[in-house]
Amino acid sequence: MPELPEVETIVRGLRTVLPGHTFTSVRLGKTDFIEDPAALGELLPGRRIEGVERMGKFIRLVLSVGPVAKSPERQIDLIVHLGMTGWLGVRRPEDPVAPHTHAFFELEDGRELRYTDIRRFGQMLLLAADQMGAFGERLGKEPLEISASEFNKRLAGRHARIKALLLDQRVFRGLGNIYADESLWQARIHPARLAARLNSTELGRLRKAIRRVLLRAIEDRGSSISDFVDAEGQPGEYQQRHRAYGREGKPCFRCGTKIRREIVAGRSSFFCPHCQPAPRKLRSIRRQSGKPSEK
DNA sequence: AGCTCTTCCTGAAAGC
DNA sequence: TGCTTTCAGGAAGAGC
Repeated sequence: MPELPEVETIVRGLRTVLPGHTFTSVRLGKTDFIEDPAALGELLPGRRIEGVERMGKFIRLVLSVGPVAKSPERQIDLIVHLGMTGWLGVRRPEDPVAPHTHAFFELEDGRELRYTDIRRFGQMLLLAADQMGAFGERLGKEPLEISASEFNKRLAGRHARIKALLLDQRVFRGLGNIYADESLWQARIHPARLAARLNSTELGRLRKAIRRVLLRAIEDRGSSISDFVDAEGQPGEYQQRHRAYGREGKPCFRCGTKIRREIVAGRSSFFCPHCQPAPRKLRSIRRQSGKPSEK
């Protein structure tokens, strides 16, 4: 599932091949993940790709103004979210078309930008310049750019579980289930801890863990889970470094205790029950209800 | 405010 | 073996 490192990997790949090229036409398959499918064909042809940016898990293609048939003066960007199984990359027309490829954006040099998405949990939309501000404001800060004080401020007084807040794109943009779990393992914080109960040492550890995990994952070109491949079609390597995610029943790399999987914030959460002790309340609730503490 | 449940979708894995 | 059911999950919305 593409999270910040996977999206960054795709973006870096696209950045080497897209800028300077111009859309000539658009062909679409299924369109239920596209906000306004007709607008793509009307507004994209004739526009040049000026840049490729990442906003959290969103990919942003910054496009030129005119000369286009429709709305030449409007600056419009193409925004793509890869959802669970999305992929965006450039291919030649004669290259085999992967199943579930639903959008083809033809370029002036004959190549085409293709969007493939098995489950279609992705999103695609056009954003005019005057809508970008509002769009960005709905997202939290980039976790790689946030200062320690901003980080703490965003979590201070929040009585939600830290895992839920890490996944909430309005708090920080770009983290998903894998990197939330990896960061919490690294910081030795249980996913069900309430953010408001984390002390400043733990908050500091968490921010640094998130940075370390994301930077390392970007170096490794992401985690190849659910068939993730980069814009060139190459898998990432970071899944080999996972310390918590997907390791249920396997020994913790720090202490050897078996990694446990529980649902926290509605998501599968992997953690070490020894290194990441459960919050007190949770432990006592569990005792009262007579749930076995070990599987 | 925050939690849980549901919906979207497909393919892999588990169950029978 | 082969068919059927369950599950996974990013995000948003409903209801509590």
